[in-house]
Amino acid sequence: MFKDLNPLLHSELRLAIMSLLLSAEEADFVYIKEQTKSTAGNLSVQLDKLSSAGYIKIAKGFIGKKPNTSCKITNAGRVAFAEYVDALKSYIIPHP
Amino acid sequence: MFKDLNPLLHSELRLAIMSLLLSAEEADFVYIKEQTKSTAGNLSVQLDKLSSAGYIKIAKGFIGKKPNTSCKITNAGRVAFAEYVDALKSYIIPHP
DNA sequence: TTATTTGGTTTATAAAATAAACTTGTTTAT
DNA sequence: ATAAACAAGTTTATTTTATAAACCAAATAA
Repeated sequence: MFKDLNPLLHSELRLAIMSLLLSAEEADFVYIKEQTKSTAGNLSVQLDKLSSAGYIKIAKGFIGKKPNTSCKITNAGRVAFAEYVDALKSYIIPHP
Repeated sequence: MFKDLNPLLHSELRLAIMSLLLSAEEADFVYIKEQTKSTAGNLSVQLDKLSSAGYIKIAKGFIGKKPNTSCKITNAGRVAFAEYVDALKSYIIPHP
């Protein structure tokens, strides 16, 4: 009746990050922080979790002299997101 | 860009309870427990939270000699659910 | 009559989310 | 040149949640 909701994606901030990366294909820390209106600490933690799960790939480098953290969604991330959305439907679509 | 997700509804079990009550209009503890595959303790706690928020109304009585806890969604609950679903769309619908 | 089951509630534990504090290095102003 | 402020994060601590384990009262079964 109700499909399990992947707990890694069932989090407001992580879901927003994934949603952003799905559309943007690539985004850096500062941009994600702005778009999601999150704090740096929270964002740092949640990006790590998504990265550890293999849902995103994080590349650290510099732009000029400033450190830059760039994120990309992986294929596994895309699949997990699609599955999550599918599972959500079992909750939000009326059961006749 | 991303709408806030009502934290009271952004919980797997509470969402399932609300989803059930939206379709069923009324359901008792045992039925909800079965359909959601939840434990009694967890269900008890989450029903209390939904009730405290005014999203459901709990009526305790007896059926024969057995205690019975019956739940109904309130209008506030219906509204909150609809808003939650609307907010969700800001995460799962692609942003062009 | 003493288990066992039913229908829960309460309390304790584990996990998560979030915020506050800190680090490292870079500008900017003095 | 030096100090103050800022940028980009990370780490640690705190609060909140979710979940499970333990418990309770009443009814039924053995």
